[in-house]
Amino acid sequence: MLRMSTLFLRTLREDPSDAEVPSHRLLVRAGYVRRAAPGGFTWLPLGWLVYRNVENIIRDEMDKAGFQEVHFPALLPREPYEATGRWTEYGPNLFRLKDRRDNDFLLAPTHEEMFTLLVRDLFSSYKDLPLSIYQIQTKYRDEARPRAGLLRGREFVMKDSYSFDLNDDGLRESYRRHREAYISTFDRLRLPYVIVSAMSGAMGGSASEEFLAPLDVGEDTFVRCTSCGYAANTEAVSVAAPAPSTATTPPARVVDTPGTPTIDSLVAFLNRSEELARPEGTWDAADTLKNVALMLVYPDGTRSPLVIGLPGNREVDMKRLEAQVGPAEPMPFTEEDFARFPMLVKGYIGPQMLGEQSASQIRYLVDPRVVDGTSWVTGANSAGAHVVGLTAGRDFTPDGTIEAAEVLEGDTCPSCSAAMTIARGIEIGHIFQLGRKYAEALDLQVLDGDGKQVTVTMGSYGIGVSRAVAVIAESHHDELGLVWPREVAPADVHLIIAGKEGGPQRSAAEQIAVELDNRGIRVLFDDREGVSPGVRFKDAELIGVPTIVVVGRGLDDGLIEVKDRATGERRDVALNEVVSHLVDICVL
RNA sequence: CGGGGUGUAGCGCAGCUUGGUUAGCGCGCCACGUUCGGGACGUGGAGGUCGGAGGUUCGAAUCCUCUCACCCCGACCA
Repeated sequence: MLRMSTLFLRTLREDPSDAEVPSHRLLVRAGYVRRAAPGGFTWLPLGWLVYRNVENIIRDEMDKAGFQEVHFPALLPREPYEATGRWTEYGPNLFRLKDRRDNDFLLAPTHEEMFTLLVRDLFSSYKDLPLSIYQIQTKYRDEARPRAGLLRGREFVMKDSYSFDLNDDGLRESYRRHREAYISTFDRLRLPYVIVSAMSGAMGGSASEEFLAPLDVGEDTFVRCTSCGYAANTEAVSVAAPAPSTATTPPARVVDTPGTPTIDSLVAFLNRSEELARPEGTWDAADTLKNVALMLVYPDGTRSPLVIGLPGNREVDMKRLEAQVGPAEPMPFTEEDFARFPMLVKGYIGPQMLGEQSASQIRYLVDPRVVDGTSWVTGANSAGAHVVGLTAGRDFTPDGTIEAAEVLEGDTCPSCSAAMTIARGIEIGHIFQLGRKYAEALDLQVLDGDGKQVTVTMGSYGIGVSRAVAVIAESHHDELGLVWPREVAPADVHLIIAGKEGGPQRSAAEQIAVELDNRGIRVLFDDREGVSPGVRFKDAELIGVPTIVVVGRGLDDGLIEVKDRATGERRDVALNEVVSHLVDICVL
């Protein structure tokens, strides 16, 4: 039983000024967490109870699925991460530090290397596989900008699992089992989620899906098809490319277009020009081919220019681009870059002189919509001039295509051609088929039945544990406070005394509290003295325990009020029945 | 990384423009009394390196420089 008279808790009457998102605001105000460092939080008793409930549900589902728990240090040496290339590829988000002897260490963001090495140390036969092991561990990422409280910290707790299989079929099966375990975990946690196709990003590997909680505060954007169920992170969306056209287009010609360095100004110019008027209607931004110059910066510091051609009505989506060019980081072209590559005329870049085979040798990739036979208005590589009718395949040949154009609401679904919708979400789980990247780099092999060495294939599977607490809060609250699902709530019953001090309410409440406690019901008992009923009600609503029990004026008639925090529904229950009534409610 | 904003008691804020008693208010906290079903009331208290460092000045919360932290926006278009 938790007695509020002695509980280490202080609720705040006002919102903390630095908290923006509801989960952060309410978790601080209701006394669950306190900020302790940039991107780091202290769990107070109530918060830690919720955290442990969440952790235990995750652990329970992992164990049920037959995965085994281990525990690694968070502080790790550089060498294994050097061997897989992640020491450099992970970039500035990796927490690096040195010990007193000047040796490099890191605070692990994930543990692929260590799990791989551990299995290599202990196992060497196909008979040992398949194997799935996991840990629940504090992870570190040196986020440029921690924000939104627990949702994106620099220190957070993650459950990460790794599967080890002899072949691709085994990997698919391990992946499927993790996917099932994640579904039952998130269902039990009462977390809303959408499973979307994802990019594997810095982890490497092939197939990968994310579990996204669809919330506006999320920092991921995903699309969903309105008809076929296709869902994908925008980073992973592949554009439905039209079929190449073989129709003959008019020859390309250069026209003077003074003062048209932007797509808007160009389109306006085209529509003012009588000479360029089109029988089929007005010019649109989608008729233009926009060429965006970017500088790719590789982890080793080398830089190489890249020009991306895409329909003028779309912007380059930097997140999508990063997912394509990683580990290189794309940077916008600076004035110095333009000075260094004088053939790129800012505002008038055209594909005629681009491509690795061209004089400029600048790599030129286009959006998949720019297929052979499509005709464009685009830059003429000279200030104040554009080319009309420049046709892909005939007048220019890009080095390839790239998925970097922004995805727009209503874009066609790549699997069924219906329209797609866009929403925001926050990643609560991610499952990957890693393949052999880590096993190869760290030489994890086993003997197969024929006595041959075979490289093991791996999967990796993560759940943000501390983030899950925040996401549950984010999706389970109202204007009065938190509304915990019972599975993760810090208590089942919040028991309030609402009567005259020294009246019969206190002893009745005391008795109910003890009986509930004896029946195994988790009770948060507001036994504070000298606290007005209003404060007790407000605190109960803020703290968000699912069932609120009020011992108050009804006691004279032998009645106790039982209130559901989520629905607000209240009913009076006879004093001698209230305990068994509550047991019925609370035992799931 | 860039732009903007904010740092004054546990929380929310005023004071700063125009330097000058002992730095204020509300909430919370402590004591006593009253009150007791919706963040009660009275009286009396405790609590501050004014984010930090340096400077200007007879004198700095206030002016200047640097720095740290937090919040928001942008990460970008040709």
